[in-house]
Amino acid sequence: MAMRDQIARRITTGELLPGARLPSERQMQDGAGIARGTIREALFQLEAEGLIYRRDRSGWYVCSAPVVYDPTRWAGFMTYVAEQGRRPQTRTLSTAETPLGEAARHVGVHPEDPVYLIIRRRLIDDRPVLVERIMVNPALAPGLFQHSLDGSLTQILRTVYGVEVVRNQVDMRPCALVGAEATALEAKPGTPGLKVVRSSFDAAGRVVEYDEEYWRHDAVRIHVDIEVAPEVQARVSAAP
Amino acid sequence: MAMRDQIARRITTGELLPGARLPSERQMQDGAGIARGTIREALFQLEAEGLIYRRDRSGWYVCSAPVVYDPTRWAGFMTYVAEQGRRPQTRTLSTAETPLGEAARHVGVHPEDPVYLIIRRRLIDDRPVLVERIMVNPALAPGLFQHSLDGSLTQILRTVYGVEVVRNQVDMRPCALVGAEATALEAKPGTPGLKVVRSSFDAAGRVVEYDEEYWRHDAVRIHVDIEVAPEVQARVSAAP
DNA sequence: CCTGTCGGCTGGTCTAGACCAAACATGCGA
DNA sequence: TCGCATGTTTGGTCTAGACCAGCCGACAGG
Repeated sequence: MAMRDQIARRITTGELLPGARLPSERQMQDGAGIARGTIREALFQLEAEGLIYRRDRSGWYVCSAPVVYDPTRWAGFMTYVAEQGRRPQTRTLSTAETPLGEAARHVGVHPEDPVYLIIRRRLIDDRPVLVERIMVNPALAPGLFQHSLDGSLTQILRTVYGVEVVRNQVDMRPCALVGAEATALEAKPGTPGLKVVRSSFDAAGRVVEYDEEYWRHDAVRIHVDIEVAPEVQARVSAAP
Repeated sequence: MAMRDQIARRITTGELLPGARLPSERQMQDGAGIARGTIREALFQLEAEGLIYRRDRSGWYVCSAPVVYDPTRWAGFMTYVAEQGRRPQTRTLSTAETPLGEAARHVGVHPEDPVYLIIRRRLIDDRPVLVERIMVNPALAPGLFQHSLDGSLTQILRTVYGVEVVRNQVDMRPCALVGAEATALEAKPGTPGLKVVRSSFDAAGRVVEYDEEYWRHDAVRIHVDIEVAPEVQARVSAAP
């Protein structure tokens, strides 16, 4: 589609810089002599590619470069975002101690017993990029809510409660942002997103933290760097 | 959007099974008394969520469950897909020994010197799910094309050339499938995809394989399972 | 039985409107 | 100076068409 290519070119050549606002849909319509529906199709396309995003009833804007997330590194959001020269922020939206039914089993709690539930929103350079729903087993961190949750939760668990995470399980998949997640991210329901589910285990194999993150898909890139462990190396080489 | 929800429900409840074809857009239009543009918007939405896909000028179909890809495991495509009870296939689309300019530096080759370039398409249960463009340094694997590339390339490099991969660097980001990639995946240009770039290093730090993969975004899910190494554990605990 | 042609149906693309609701700037009044 | 009402602009949603190009099945001819 020609319209898409034209806008994409203006972005990649640097004519439109990150954060810049595109002309309004109606301006493009008149300027290019193209129906508005066609213009919007091109914009959706570029949104799906992560080149632009929209602010509801405000306009379309050029995306900044995504942050790089490495699930194999033991660095929290506040750390790795700052390392990349961006400004991370965390806002706790709600905390609750409440039964969660079957979902509680994720943190080893009986369905009828209460679980700590934390909902946080995280921003990069003042733009909301993810909301997360964290479940913690109250037995592992009694009185957790007395501490400020606007930083690294894992760090609180370690320094205050002596809970050491030794294993992470991370799952990622594309999704659509809907309902509360979309609202918290100032995104239109249906905007593409990335769902990241992380389970953190301590040395005893207990789930310390169960974390569901909903990311704006254009805000993050996944990068992992793996070196083979000596014993794995041996195993792989031995295989046919 | 109500239309989206209605179709999504029919899929999640199992009324529409994976592989099933949805009614044609015009049938839905007449059946629901909704304009075709509106119907299509709902379909695009579901496509972005990975619930349905389209076959050009044939119809819309329900997606099968995605395969799980773990970049930290030392298993190739043929292996992990089969492990998940699916049927993997590889077709080599083209091989060439040609200079690639600056891109050749990825495999440590001078821009004007030739590089082995392999383009492959891989399928799961007969559906094309990814195309890849592999660059190999000819000095590391002379005569590589004499071997069948319709299996594991890494295995050929190891068993035939004694080249051992000890480190992988993997990068993932959402993208749009365009041009040759879209064609090879039987996708309309602009369909959302996932770009995976992998660099494989040997013990000497040389890039053995540089691989750019374009995935259908609905065909794959990323999963990693990390245990902290003892020395990292110590380092993390010591941090403030 | 095989093959090639042709027409119907499908999605792909595009036009030209309409109305709505939220964001935002402006300016007025306290 | 501050706060609020208001009007404009913006994207969000939707309608009702049009024409194109590729897929595919039916059917006729060899």
